[in-house]
Order: sequence, then C-alpha cells, then structure tokens
Amino acid sequence: MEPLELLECCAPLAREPIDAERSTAVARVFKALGDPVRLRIMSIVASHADGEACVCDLTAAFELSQPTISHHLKVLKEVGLLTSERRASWVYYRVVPERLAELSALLSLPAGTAGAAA
Amino acid sequence: MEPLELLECCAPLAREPIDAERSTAVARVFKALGDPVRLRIMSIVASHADGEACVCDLTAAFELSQPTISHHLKVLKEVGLLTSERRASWVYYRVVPERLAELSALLSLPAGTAGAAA
DNA sequence: GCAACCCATCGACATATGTCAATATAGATG
DNA sequence: CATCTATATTGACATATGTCGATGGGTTGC
Repeated sequence: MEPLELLECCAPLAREPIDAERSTAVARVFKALGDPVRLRIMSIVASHADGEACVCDLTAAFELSQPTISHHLKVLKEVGLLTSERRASWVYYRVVPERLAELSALLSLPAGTAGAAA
Repeated sequence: MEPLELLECCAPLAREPIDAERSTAVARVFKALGDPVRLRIMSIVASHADGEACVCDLTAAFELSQPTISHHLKVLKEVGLLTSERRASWVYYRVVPERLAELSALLSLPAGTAGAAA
C-alpha cells in the first residue's frame, strides 16, 4: 500500500482496459478527490502563495472542525496528492504536481476521440 | 441536479480556489471515478471497438452480478461520464469525451508548477 | 516548568456506498 | 399470447465515510 508509487506511468484509460490492480490504485486517488471539501483544499493549497498553505489557513476557509480538516488532509496525503512539512509550530501542505499530471494524463483522450462522433 | 451541465469550463484547480458549489459538482464526478469497478468500466468502454460496449460485454468482464454492473453504469451515466443507447435488445454505452476533457483540464497545472520546487 | 497555540489521533455516530437476490420491464421470437 | 433474453429497479445488508467532541503531542513564550 505504498501510495507514493507511480500510478501506472501514463497510459490513458481509453487506450486499453486498465487491469484490476491498477484500477484499485487509481480509484483510491480519484476517491480522495471525490469530496467537495478535499477538492477545495487541493484548490486552496495549489493556488495559495508559494504553493503552500498551513492547516490554519484551511481551517479558516471552512466551517468545519479542525479535526475534520486534519482528517481530509491525511486522506489527500495518503494517496500522494499532498505532502506536508513542519516549520516551527505550523505544518505546511503542498500539492504533488506529478500526481495531478498523472491523473490528467490518465483522463486524456487518444486524439480524435473528442467532439464529433465521426 | 443536472449532471449533464458543464462542470465549470476549464479553470484548473490550481489557478484559483474553487467555490463550494462547483466543488460539489466536480466532486460528484470524481467520486464516480473513485471505484475500481467503475474505472475499469470506463476504460473498457473507452477502449472498445467503435467506442461502445453493451452491458453484456461488461458483465462478462467482471465477477459481479448483473444488477451491480447496472448500478455502476447508472452512477457513471448520472454524472455525465457515459451515455447509453438502446438498439434492439441491447443497450450500448459510450464515454462522453467532453467530460473526460473537462476533468483532465481541471487537473492540469498552470505551467511551471511541475517538477522542481524552485 | 507551565500555559497557550497548532495540529494529529481516537472513539462515536449518522449517513452513504457496494453488493446481492428477487423482481420488474422491454424487446425478440415462437 | 407465452416465453426467452437483456437490462433496470427494488429491498436488504454489511461495510465505508464524513463529521464531531475529547484528548494527545509538539513548539513557543512567559
């Protein structure tokens, strides 16, 4: 269960049927993104100055308890979408751009597949 | 709850914080992809000849009951990732390439964000 | 050392989710 | 019409998930 491993390498879903093992690994990452709060956390961290945000920035952005935010951060970290670093009293989170790139590539289409059904 | 509407239009997550409403809509789609079986269904349909597959093709590809496959197809259809068409006795499913393109764009990075942390 | 702050973990709880067997619906075929 | 095939819907159930309050652990500063 090493979530930091590469998901597959880039073969788009539409290229060939994904095997059961990979689908489990990839699904874990999409599931992590499948929550409104976690999606906003990702977006807030990614668009924050210096590309990082402390937990205090995030708890301030939601009407949710601090443990709940902490829980969501853990989920995102476990699937390799975020990393964290402690500096003084604060813990700063950053997105892992490679992870996002992997997902983006996975959803990309083999060219000529989009638009017209011709 | 019109799932077939455009999700947002393309602003990547990392460009600016996604608002609560959009995050809910987008999260529904990612959540649909957050299951190994549904991911494989998407991949099988997308990579199938003519870009479509009937339910019988899918039930044959899994060791799951037909109602379970039907349930997953419904979930994917509800979030606009698949469309279906009945021809004779069979129902054929296709991926909605625009939907995949939306998600791919959403996860794309603003350029210069990937790789080195400099 | 103690108090205050930042964050993580634990335990509990209500709700959501994936799965199946049973049944219903739709089209083809006799 | 009766029947068979292909798919969808329903109801039930075990498990997973999101949330909170309470608590623990680590830093800073008095």
